[in-house]
Amino acid sequence: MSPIHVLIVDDHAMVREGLKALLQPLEYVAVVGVAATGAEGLAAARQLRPDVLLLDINLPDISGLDVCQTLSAELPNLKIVALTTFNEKLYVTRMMQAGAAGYVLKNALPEELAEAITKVYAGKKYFSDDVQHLLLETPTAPAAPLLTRREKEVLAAIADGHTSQHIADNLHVSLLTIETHRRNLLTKFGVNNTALLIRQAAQLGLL
Amino acid sequence: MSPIHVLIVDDHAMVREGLKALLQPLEYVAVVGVAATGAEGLAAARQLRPDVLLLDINLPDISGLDVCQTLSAELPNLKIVALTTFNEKLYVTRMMQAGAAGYVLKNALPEELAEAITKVYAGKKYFSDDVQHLLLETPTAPAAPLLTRREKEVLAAIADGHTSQHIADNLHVSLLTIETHRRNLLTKFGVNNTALLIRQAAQLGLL
DNA sequence: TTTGGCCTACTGGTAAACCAGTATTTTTGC
DNA sequence: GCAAAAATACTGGTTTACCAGTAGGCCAAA
Repeated sequence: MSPIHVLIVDDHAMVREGLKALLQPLEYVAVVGVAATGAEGLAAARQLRPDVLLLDINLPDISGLDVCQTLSAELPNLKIVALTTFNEKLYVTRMMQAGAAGYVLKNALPEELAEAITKVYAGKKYFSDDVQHLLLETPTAPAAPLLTRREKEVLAAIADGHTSQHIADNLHVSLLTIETHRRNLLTKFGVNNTALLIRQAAQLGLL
Repeated sequence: MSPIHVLIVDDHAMVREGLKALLQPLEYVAVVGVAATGAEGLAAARQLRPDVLLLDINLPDISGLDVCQTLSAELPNLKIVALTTFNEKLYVTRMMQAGAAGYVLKNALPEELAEAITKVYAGKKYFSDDVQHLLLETPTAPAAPLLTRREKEVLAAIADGHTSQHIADNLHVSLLTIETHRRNLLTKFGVNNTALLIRQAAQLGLL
């Protein structure tokens, strides 16, 4: 029987080598290629047509999310396992929406990695134990709110410690406008002061 | 000539295997052991007496910083290279103070890793290019401020979105006391409002 | 015993954020 | 072109944070 062809996309040599080393003893898995950037990964997937793609979310050029979306559309038979250090529901849900079939943390045990590959190859979804724990344990948290361009600007300025008047001067609008944006931000984040706003924005990686 | 004996301490299988794979082609380096926790790392270092220790900062039991301090005191000939994903001056300075001879990011190229090992083995300090860039580029930022126990409590409460009066009620002190703590926090962080306070605290992992 | 750090607390403010409801204009997407 | 969303702006507030200087009590270390 032909082994599962796996392509590794990760910008860190250490991770690429580590993954190859962990997968090497598995007879039913063959690492057919590695790529260090999103662009390389796209090209390699198109050329090599692997069965399973181990895809780092955090790539230096094209985001893993974009790579995932693109390849899910182009190569429907390709199973994508997202690799990351982030055990956050936000990232899990985004990658799943982008078409990933699995989500594995980089701290995963070798057995988890092997299971992820075989499961997604068999057409199933796979979440590592830590991720399952996260999904089951906490209520479905809303994703980061959808912010308008202006709201993002104002959020960034608030996070830089500027007063509303200062922000208004910089953006050439009225203080009252900034206060409105500010209030809309609080509402969208479901909080009622700046401390919580900034904390959540920081935790969501919006800053 | 005897190769440089290297011990790897990292809780992630992927990283351990990756490091072994990257070091394996180097004739002048011999990986004499691996450990997955701080405690295992301490024991292995004491037993194996390696020349160079590749030490993950972020370990599940004893922090890499503590391991570093302990081994620097016990085994003065041991050269410790800190490994991390964090390119923050805060971590660099702390590990250096704890006795590390080198600091390498986990995204380091294999050549950087090799250079780190040979340099520290030769008694020099080693900073990977990225870290050098960080050290040269920015003025010496203060480390995370030293907070009193009370200040930490008040910081946490502020970050939870509580008003000063609410915090005062909970801690059974006067509002004026909380405002004093609050002001001391702003002063210690060198900021002048809550937005910056929370942002910095979040970025420093204090929340 | 002395000193320094921490904790608590005050006077006397001003600046800024938060709140709720409302409305018009501009921009965007279909 | 039209509807919806975004941006801008207002009234009329109240609440809260920020600012600066100051001081006493307690406790641990020197």
